Amino acid sequence: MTSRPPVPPRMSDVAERAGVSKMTVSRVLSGRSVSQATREKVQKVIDELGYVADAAAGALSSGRSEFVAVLVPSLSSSNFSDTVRGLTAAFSPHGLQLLLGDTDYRLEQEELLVRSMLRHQPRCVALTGSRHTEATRTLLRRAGIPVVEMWDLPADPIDTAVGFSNATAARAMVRHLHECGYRRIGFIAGASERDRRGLDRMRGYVAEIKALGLGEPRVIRLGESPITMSHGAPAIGALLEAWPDTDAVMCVSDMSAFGAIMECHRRGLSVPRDIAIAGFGNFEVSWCCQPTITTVSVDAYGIGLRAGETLLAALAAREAGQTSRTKAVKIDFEVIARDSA
Amino acid sequence: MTSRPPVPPRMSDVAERAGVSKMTVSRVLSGRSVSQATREKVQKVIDELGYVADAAAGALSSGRSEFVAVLVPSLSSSNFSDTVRGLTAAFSPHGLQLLLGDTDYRLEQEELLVRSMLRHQPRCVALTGSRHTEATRTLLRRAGIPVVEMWDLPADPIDTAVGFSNATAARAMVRHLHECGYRRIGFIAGASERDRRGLDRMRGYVAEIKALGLGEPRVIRLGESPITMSHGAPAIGALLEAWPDTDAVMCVSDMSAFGAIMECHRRGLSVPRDIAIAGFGNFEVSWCCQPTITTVSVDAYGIGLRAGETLLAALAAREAGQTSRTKAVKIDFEVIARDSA
DNA sequence: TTGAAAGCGATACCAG
DNA sequence: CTGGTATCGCTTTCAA
Repeated sequence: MTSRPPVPPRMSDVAERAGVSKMTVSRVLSGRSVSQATREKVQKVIDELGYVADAAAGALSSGRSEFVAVLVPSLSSSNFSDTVRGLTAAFSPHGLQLLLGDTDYRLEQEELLVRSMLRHQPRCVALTGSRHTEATRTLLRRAGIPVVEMWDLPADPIDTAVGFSNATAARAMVRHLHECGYRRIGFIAGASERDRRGLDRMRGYVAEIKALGLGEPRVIRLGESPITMSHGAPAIGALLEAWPDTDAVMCVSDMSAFGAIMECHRRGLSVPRDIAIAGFGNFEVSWCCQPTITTVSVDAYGIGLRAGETLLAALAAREAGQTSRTKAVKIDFEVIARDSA
Repeated sequence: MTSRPPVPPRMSDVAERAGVSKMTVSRVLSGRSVSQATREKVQKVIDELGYVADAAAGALSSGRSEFVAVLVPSLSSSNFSDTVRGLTAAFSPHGLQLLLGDTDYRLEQEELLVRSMLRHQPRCVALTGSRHTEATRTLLRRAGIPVVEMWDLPADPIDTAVGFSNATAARAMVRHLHECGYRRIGFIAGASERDRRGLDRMRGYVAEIKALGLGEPRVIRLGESPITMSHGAPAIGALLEAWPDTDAVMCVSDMSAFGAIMECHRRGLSVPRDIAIAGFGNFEVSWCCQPTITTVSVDAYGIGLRAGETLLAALAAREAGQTSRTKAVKIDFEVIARDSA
């Protein structure tokens, strides 16, 4: 009985056994012009030996990896994991692999991850949001590869961007609630400064409340990002304590909206009869919940897909010696009126 | 005004500019013994140049990458993303980076990803479940690196495993419902054969129903994996149509349990008064929902953490020339009685 | 269509 | 503590 080979086979082993040169093996692997007979012969040996080419050697030699660096604030938020799916859909047909990183909503963590990912010479980078440390920006600029910022429209993009204005989207929701007749509208947000998109929504709310002359903003800030379902209950409790006559509440996310609605049920408040509640994101819970939740729909998957396409276009342009023209892709959002408001 | 350097600096550039050899730069980077003065001098140049070491070259030269390959059925399921967080917690202190892959519950996709990840010479591999294609098993065995299978306890593990018996956990829930006095208990599962853990839960349900003499199993199979919230509503509809006198329903996941409960609300059925509903997984929704959902709690984060520790131990043992002894780590689960059942 | 030789950019190893 | 040299496994380039 032979023991497992301590050393995996190399391309030279395959070449030798197939009676060809390394180059021929390399060509077979990369699907380039090789005679049918040789190709089959080599492929047979590859299969027999279970040969797996070393990507590090290939990357070093060719000067290009097959990696795309992707950074999201949280892998467990369904909107970001949808974005990741979109990126995967864009890149995997091109044989590019995602190098995924979870920044936990922290810019320093993002910087750390960018630094560590850049070591692998990714072909391009997708990151979330428009705020980054100065070091991150410098690192990315020096890397000289295409970069896309997702989920926002930065005033000063590093390279390109695919997103929408979170403030504008929030204003649209406030207007919707206003049109529905609500006048004493509150807002539930996270307490941390880390989630800029959440803060932008809050700013949009405040701006629109003022624009509509609806009095002082009623904002409750509570809890860390990512905002989850358990955020909603204490938040609406605090809101109703501070402003008992509130007739509608807008939440920074469908997650908190759901938590708030469940808390209302517990208190015997009927939604929307006693109080209207709206969310943001069009998460699955928003249309599965009873009552269904009025929300702002954003195509998270589409953001990833478009971001991927933008990067691929930049890569292709670069290959052709041109400069890509796309600088920003604006993603649509839509207020979806449902039962809860 | 100088244009951006078309070629990023190399270690030799740093060495030259700092007046030392490449080896000294390498030592500074890896934190090995270098005189304080030299270290500072070199670090200064590194910062000035924005030098980022090439990981591919390092991996090729040292024969070891800093990658850990991780495969989960779905990145957007909160249980698996918690497991990924656990793995990250275990590995990042050791400077190891996760190479994440989403198999979409498909074994062929898993095989494809394993093949592609193995090209990067990962130090070890964590995959989900006990079922894999024969090619996957062969690839992994030939790779000769530590492997852990998560979320199940395979009869024939590739190497090591960290998980629990999904069938046993489901039986515990059936017993719990039985102890609560329910006798006409149904089960809601996915229709696809792809999610083995879901199927194991279903099998556990059937076995326990028989063991308790509760008559014929009442199983509704509907929808693809991953099972999401929208699964629950049609499933409970079908169940109540087939067996209108059902007094309790056990769901393959908290997601479907939630969807089922919302559907009951819609139909004016009170949970648990008219019908009891239990879930699986102790997802956030299970304790935020009104009523709170009776479920089986599994420490998803802990599975990832333990899996990471198991792999690290195997790596350390290997380093020391020994064989790691750990073969399987059994993770506890617990039936959590809440309002819904 | 195929092969030989020359690196890619880092680290291991051995000297000094 | 520091430096030189060989080398990792593959692809590029050029020649046959």
